[in-house]
Amino acid sequence: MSKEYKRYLITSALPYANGPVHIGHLAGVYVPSDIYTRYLRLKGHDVISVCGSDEHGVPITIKARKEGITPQQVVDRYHEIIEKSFRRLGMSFDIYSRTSSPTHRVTASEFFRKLYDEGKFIEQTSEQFYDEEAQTFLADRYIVGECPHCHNEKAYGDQCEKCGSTLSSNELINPRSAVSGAVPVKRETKHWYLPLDKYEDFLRDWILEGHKEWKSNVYGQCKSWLDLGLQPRAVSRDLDWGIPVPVEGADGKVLYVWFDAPIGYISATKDLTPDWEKYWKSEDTKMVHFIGKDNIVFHCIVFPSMLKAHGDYILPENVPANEFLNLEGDKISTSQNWAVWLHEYLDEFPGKEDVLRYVLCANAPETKDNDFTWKDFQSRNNSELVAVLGNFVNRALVLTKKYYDGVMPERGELTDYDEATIEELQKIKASLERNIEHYHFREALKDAMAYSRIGNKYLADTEPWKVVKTDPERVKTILNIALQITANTAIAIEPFMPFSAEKILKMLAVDKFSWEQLGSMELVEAGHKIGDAELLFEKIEDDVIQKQLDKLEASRKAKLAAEAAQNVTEQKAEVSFDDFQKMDIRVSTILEAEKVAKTKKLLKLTIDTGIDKRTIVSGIAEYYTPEELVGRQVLVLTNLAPRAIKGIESRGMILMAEDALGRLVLVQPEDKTMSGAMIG
RNA sequence: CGCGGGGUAGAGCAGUUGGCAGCUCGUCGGGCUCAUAACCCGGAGGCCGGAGGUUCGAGUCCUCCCCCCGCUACCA
Repeated sequence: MSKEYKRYLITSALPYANGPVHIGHLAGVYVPSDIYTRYLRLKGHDVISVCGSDEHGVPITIKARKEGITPQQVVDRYHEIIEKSFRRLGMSFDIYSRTSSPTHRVTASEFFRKLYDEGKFIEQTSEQFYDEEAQTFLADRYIVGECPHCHNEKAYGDQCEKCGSTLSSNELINPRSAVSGAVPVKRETKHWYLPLDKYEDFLRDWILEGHKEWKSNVYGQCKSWLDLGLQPRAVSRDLDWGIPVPVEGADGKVLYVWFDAPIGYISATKDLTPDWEKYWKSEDTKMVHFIGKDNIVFHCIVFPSMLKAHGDYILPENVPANEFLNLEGDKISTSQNWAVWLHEYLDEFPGKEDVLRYVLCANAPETKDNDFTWKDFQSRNNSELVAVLGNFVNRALVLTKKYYDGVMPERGELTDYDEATIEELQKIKASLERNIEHYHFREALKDAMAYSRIGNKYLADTEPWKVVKTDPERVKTILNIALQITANTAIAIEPFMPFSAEKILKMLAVDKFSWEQLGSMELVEAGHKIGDAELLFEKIEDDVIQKQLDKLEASRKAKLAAEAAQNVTEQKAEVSFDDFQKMDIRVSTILEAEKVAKTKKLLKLTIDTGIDKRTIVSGIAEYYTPEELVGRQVLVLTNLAPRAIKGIESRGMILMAEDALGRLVLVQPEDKTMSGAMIG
């Protein structure tokens, strides 16, 4: 803050090139990044903004294998889609590069090699699962098997999603490769590790002491990691897709994607300018990383440690990470196709780039996860952009056309009210600047909107359409001021809504202003002929919103149906009639139900089995509330061995139907019958 | 007591170092008619998640508790 910087280097998280970009990415990273960058440029600073596709890593190779194409073809496809959609949204990166570029290969290799030569890595050999069929080592996530705790057959090597326990792939019963289905074998492999623990003191000092001004979510997260103690982190992987480890005898090994990706910022800068070192190696450069919260550890802990280990580079001055954006109440999910994809939005809402930018900024998850809803999108468009901003600009222009044939009138003597309005208008600037510089973009956007709010009020209060009949001279002053406010609006909204800002300038028939001119009442000269007025924004009707909601619902349903079809469980092994007869299943009535404290899924139920009243703990809280269960009849396996769950003894099991997606439904008698009725 | 973030009007959010609880949208009433039925003014609507504590004074500081979201997933 106190430090004077000569130039700015803005980085935006590299999108992973295995899918298109959606609104969550935009709200979390790219919209804020572009606002900040455009603002600095308008102020005349030396600023560059770099980004690019992150194109390495296991998921891309898996996607390629699934589709029967090469990883390169996968990343080529998404790199193009992402870059094009960014451009269309008005993202003003100075360069949008990619980590499969030759420059990046060299940069990342050299980076690794320098650390290697200087002994900054630890070498370690360990045993890992290997898929002989697919000829690849398997990360825990890509091993499936039976959970040792709940015997779910589809547990992953790192976690069982059914019972929630954290696993290691060694614990799985009958492990199989998720890639080929083959039974994996153990193999020895050597990797290089960055000993993050050695950088703890440096990080502690740099972040916890030196950057107390970082956003609380970022600072808190860093503090948490540092307090827990850091571990050496692998920087290589056994994979044939990526940047080869530049060390003799390291065949078949590549740099871990998280080691090479942030170096992508450096190589992108290299591709942009031969002067790149100025931006990366001078203490008077201010570097800012825009990322989402999932990236905090890499940008605040790992990458800075890498930069520190290397020694030549500067560290980020701030890492303003945002939280996540949800969609219509649910998490955005690529796999569930629960997302609004940027490239689709651009096709379906042509000319409404700024509307999306506005809504995502106004509702950005700056302090906590937020929700994007189409209804909110519509409401913000109609009652803020159309009614306030668009309407004011239109009023000012139309009135000028009407009274002066589009020629800017001369400003006469100012009334006290004029002066007060101008003063109020000029006061916004400081707040707007402070908010942007502190990464409070939501508030900054409100400030930017304040210009047209003041404009609307000014017109309502001065009533030029009335005054024109009694005092035409006065109206000249009023409209002169109204148009000056319009021009100011164009400057203020430029970082947020560049297309609309440009439209206003075109309507006023003036050239682009600089940020320093914000607040000036001399932006448009008297006698200047303004251009034709057109609407800045248009109303969005209900049917358009409904169409989007329908689309979301439909795509989700299609996805679920496809998944369900895939997840049909095979028939279990045959059992004898005697075995079946051993099970005591009877109709029972639920008498009481309450949530088990501190659990998400568990309900404690008191039931009447017809022979006794007993307690059963059942994992159905996500699907049924205690209230709706009381009084219902269900089927209960009563002679199941008792088991203590969360300290409560559960005697028996409520029978549930579980669909392919793991959702539970109660099984109950079609008609009310007596408690204790036997099933058989 | 695992860790981090959050809980403020119907919705979404601001509240800097403790000093009369604010903004946008919605809603109700009024005004205006230049403007995309848009704009302007006014009203209603809050136990600031809960309970204690420090203080002349607490949304803000301290303690405990509750709830939501992350920390695990081809997602920022």
